[in-house]
Amino acid sequence: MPAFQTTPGTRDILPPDASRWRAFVDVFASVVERAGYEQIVLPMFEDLGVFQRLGDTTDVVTKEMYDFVDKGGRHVALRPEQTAGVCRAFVQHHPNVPWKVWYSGPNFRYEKAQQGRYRQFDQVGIEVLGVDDPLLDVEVISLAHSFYRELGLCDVELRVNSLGDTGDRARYVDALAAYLRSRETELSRESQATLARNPLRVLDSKRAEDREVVAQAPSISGFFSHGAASHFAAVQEGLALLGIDFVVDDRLVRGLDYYRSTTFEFVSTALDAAQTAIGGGGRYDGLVEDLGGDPTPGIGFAIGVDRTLLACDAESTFAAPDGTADVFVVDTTGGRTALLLAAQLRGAGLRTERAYGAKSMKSQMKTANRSRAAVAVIIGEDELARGVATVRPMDGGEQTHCPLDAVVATVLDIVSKGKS
RNA sequence: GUGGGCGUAGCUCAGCCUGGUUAGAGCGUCAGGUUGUGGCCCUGAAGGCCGGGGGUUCAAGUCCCCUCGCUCACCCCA
Repeated sequence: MPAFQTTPGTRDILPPDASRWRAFVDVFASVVERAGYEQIVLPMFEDLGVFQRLGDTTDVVTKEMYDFVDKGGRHVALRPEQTAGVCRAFVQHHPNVPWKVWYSGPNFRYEKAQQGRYRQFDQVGIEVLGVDDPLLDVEVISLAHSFYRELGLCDVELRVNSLGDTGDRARYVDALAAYLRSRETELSRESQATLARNPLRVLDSKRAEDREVVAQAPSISGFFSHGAASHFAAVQEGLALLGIDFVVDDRLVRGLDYYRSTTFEFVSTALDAAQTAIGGGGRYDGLVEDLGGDPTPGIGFAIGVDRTLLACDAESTFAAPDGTADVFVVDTTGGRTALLLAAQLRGAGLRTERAYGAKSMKSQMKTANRSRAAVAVIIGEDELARGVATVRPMDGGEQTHCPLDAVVATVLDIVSKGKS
């Protein structure tokens, strides 16, 4: 047992997973940048108040915040998500609208870890501020959809719902609370407690005892104003236009209190775990105002990197990029020639590995084999004396000698043939 | 925060129920079998205060208690 290990809920992303991680973000960036989204990098901690605007009945705020007082007496918190930060930045810098940004990076929530849930977890996401058009909702959803497809995921279900406008939501919450209270004794104890602080969350309950009561609960759709109803209808039509399959789930309420109007969630049906929601988002038309800005509509989504990668594992797609070397330089004469040749090969763009220390020819060849290099360049006493190198294709082809200054060209030739 | 399962070599695990000489296997690593050549094969080596602490006992990896950690689930969410 080492003296130190990772703190609970955190972990090291080791090779080769870390390069897969980076590739994941690269794919995401390419999908959203094609749609005109620009990268934004926000602080990982902010004034606690920024995140309290997420709602004082959300667990993320009330019990999962990683907050502390810094040396200057400021009460700050590690960000639990990035939407609030984006809105704060929008208010602070008043960019032109529409403001279309994407981000990636870690978020922090103080909760007990389990599969697909960590105290430090990464998300990629986009946000758009300043546009109320329901067809933007469709575009936002379609970008997440495209991203999943680009990763090779098939078993992803899209669930959409609308929470109506602010007034609709309030009226619905009242009606729902009244209904749930009328059947309170039938609910699980946990749900009874949830009812007292946030009736909407009861709809999320996974407990069997609650299922029937929840199933018979009134639907938000009965409370939509004309505007909210037509917005939601337009979103559904737009999704159909793009040929994106979805199901309307009027029990989909989502965890952050700021959501209004369109909400959606992507669920992996390939995942056999408690955490199957791999991405989600929606409209938050009141959030900018809550943060002190002018009333500004907003919409976005966040995708969990760990969970989505878990889904990729379950569907055997998006494997870690392999670290195969192009060429391996073996040198049993001290290593200076290998050092020089490796630098030249790398300068020519070849992925070049070599052995370190005075190892035997056999040992170095073993290492070369393990690196899966296509070619080995061998410098032994004979080569050193004659000023040449032996170039050996590792697939069993004939090995040849060539002058040291022709090694790069010779290797390039073999590698390019192997790749074509 | 609550509950279940699990902590033995770098990794995956056996041994624990029914305490008893130097704690094992596979994989991986390193070296050798070829005094200059990888894969397959063979041989050998290194590597463990059996998570930590306390207790019971002549004797604890094994039984008991505590603790820390991991893990799965609840809550909640990505």
